[in-house]
Amino acid sequence: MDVDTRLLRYFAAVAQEGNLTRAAQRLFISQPALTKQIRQLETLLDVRLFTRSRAGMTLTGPGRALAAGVPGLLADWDRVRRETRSAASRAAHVLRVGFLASAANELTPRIIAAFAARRPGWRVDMRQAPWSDPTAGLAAGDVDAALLRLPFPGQDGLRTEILLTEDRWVVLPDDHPLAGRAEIPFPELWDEPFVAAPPETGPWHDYWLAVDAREGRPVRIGAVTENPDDWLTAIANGYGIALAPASAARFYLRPGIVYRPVTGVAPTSVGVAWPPAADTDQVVQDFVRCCLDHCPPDPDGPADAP
Amino acid sequence: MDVDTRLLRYFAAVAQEGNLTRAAQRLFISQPALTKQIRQLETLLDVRLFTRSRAGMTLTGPGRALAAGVPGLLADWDRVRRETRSAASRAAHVLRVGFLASAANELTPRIIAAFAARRPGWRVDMRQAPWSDPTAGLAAGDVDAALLRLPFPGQDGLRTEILLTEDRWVVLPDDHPLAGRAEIPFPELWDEPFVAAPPETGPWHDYWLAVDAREGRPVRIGAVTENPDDWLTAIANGYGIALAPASAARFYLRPGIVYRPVTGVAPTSVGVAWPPAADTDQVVQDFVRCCLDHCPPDPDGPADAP
DNA sequence: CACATCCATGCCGTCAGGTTATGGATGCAG
DNA sequence: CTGCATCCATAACCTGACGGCATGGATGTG
Repeated sequence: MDVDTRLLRYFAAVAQEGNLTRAAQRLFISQPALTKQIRQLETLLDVRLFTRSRAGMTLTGPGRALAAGVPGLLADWDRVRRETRSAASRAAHVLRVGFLASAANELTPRIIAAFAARRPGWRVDMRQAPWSDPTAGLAAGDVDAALLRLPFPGQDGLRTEILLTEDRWVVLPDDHPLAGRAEIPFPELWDEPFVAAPPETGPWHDYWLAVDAREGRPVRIGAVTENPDDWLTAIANGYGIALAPASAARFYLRPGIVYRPVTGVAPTSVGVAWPPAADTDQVVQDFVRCCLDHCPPDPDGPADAP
Repeated sequence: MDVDTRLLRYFAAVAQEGNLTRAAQRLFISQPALTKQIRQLETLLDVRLFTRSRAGMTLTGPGRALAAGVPGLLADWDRVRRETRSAASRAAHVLRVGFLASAANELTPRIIAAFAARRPGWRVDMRQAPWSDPTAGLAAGDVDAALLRLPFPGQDGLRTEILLTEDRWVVLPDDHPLAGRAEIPFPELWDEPFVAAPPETGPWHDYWLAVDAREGRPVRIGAVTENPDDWLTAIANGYGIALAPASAARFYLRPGIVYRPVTGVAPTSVGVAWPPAADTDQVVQDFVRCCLDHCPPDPDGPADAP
């Protein structure tokens, strides 16, 4: 009695949506294909899993029993798969390091060079994470360590060391009324539209809108973007402004935007993080040590300030 | 990243055998097919799982990590599948009852009739279990209740009620020197060859050889059979003798064999069993009550004694 | 009554999984 | 040294499952 995890994913999607058509488009397949797959699963188990009606697909009792177990099965498979990949990268002497676009800055090359010197046989595999994952793959077990912004959700379950702390600045279109100011108090920005990360990024989303420094005032969202490039474009096109780490002024330069210091918002930190299970992992600990030894970098270093 | 449980079974088989050829024949597929499947799994995970050599297939580190997780995944899937089937039979108002060939005797029809009267909308699905499973599918969760021989391995984890107790007799070829005796002390049978169940039936195997009544004397195995039919045939053909419940003399008649009472072995019991989880299940409890109400049957009932 | 929204069905192209036959590498026995 | 057995890998082929498109049937809704 064999099943494909694909079939289980399909089932879970239909069970959750209660609707074949919507589930199909969520799964990027056609509705007839999904119809056939669900019927096949029912045939395989010899169980009627859904009652069909014009209202859609409703789980039967047995269907609910299956639906209760499937997410766990899929999660377990995912876990085993990650454990296998971890063992593989370990066997290949590869250290997987996740990072966020805004956290990987000029100190990264130095860290990697130091690690290469300390662990000659090893290679560092740097993996950029999307904004939607503030742990840069660490929480999911996809990487052995991560360079990221502090604080982040789920931080309590992980080990962290702060590497550097910097102020948050504001990014403005260069024709913005405030663009000429040398420094801007945050309250003056309260009513400005902001270019934000997608809401599903959760605490990360709130953090870069500095929600806790607004004294309850609502945030105006001017645009939502998924990556740094769209983000800068949206700002340059006047959809809104945004907060950014001061170092972004060196890395995310672009015509049409300017960076200005802001007062009244807490500074932001970059840290290295690793899972507690790696506390005794000599390789990960070597990497952490390289991070600490080479931070903060020389503040007047290679950066070409604006 | 989807996988079929079939692929995981294949992997587990190769990991365990350490040999593609043998694993393939255990899985009833050809060796090239298995070669391709294993390679595909390696491609899918992008991990080298085995090191090939003339000695066979040896797990790599990552391979061991995967091999550690796969049996759990397969067991979980099996569990979820059984839970779904249970819910389905429940929804269809079907009570699944496992039984062993030697336990389901003349009282079964009466029990089923009584249950049908008590639960009009329900149907009883009687399932004969192979000798290799003394719990008749109960331990595996394949049935809701079972009629079986006591004692059985794993009995502590299940609820049981004794329905009847009967002596163990001996089955002999009719030309056997002892066939003329009215009653036979067990020690006289110690050196006789026995027709036994397969060794994988474990405690069941020992029980019907009455190993604990032999005072340490070794058992002579004359033949091994998988089902009652082969078993009687083997005895009739002189491959050996066997113990059997007294009631078998009424149900397993056949030319060329005779049943005789034996002294010096403990009697055997038939019971009804159910999982603790069904303690509050009204349907299962009704079935148990029907069993108790209709046992022991009238000893001079419909049985046509030999 | 036309329309929208469900799910089911029929037909077809593609690809993955299986089979048999065969090859290459490496110990082992005579 | 040669022939043989035992591994796993490769090649060629067949079948069936999966997915896509087009369409049908059932049932509420404006």
